[in-house]
Amino acid sequence: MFSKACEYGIKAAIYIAANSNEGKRVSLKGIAKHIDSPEAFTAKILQILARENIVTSVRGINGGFEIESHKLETIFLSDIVKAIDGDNIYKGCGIGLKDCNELHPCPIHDDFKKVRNSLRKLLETTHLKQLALNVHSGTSFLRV
Amino acid sequence: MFSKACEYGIKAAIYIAANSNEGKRVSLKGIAKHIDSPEAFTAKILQILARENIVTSVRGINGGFEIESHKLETIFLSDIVKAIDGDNIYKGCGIGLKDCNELHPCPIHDDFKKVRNSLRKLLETTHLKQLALNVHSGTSFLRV
DNA sequence: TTTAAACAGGATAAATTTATCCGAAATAAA
DNA sequence: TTTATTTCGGATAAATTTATCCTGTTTAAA
Ligand code: FES
Ligand code: FES
Repeated sequence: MFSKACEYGIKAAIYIAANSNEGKRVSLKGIAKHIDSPEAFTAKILQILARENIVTSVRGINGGFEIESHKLETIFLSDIVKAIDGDNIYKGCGIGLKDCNELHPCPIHDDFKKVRNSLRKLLETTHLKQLALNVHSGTSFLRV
Repeated sequence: MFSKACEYGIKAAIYIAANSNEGKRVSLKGIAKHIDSPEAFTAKILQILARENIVTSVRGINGGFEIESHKLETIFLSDIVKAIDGDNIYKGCGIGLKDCNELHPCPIHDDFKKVRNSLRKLLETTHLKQLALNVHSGTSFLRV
């Protein structure tokens, strides 16, 4: 469904959000450990999220990553997915036609569009705060 | 969503089905042309589908690929996807936890599961005949 | 000012996916 | 039997994704 990079990106963002919600900044090392991802590769992904103004990075001692608390409810999963994988997954044709076109539909268009739209809705309406709270309370998990 | 190989596989199967439904056998060359896919790569994918008894291949002059007509309504998209991409897409965790587990859910589990199940239902209830008929009647398309 | 911690980013490597090439085997028709 | 057609399958190559390494820059604390 999502690329590995995107999976790591989503998990990292949720982990950072869960900590930022408590005023804690987290390091790359801590992130990689808690989401069980390769450190250097995760760094690349966090660079993307930083460039897209989804996370804020701070260099130097006591540096790390954080998300400004007022953003926690305005960053949606779709923002992260779009930054890393693009929006083809919830906008493109299921079997690879150049574009998904009502007037020139592929054979699975009608049914696929419904699924794709429900994915789109999920991504576009789920923000980081809800996910972070569940992780913090121990209701959901980021690894294993 | 699906791999390129899987997209080609789905399109090829639908094209073969549309022709088999009329008693016509089609060649690799014809398939690749009509679904707009690389010929040699498509051959590999058709070999997989042949090994999985989804399509029947016939070598030699006037050879090609066909699907036994009694199978047209019992081969589902899920069979094709499973043969090529495996079933992780409609069974696995959305952000890559080892397995999707109710008792140890990831943060997007509850919402994602719904989407994933609707994809699963789509794949498991859509058989080749319905798709083939729409292509044949010009209601849907396999290329461009 | 020095030092250590931490991210940035370029270069490179490994793994996987996508794609091509070619000789072998099968088959029907000439 | 010969020939032309067509799939099979192994080898290889190209492209993309995933992952690692290493040097540089920033920053706070000692
Ligand atoms: S045209 Fe294929 S999903 Fe819309
Ligand atoms: S645990 Fe992630 S989708 Fe179920």
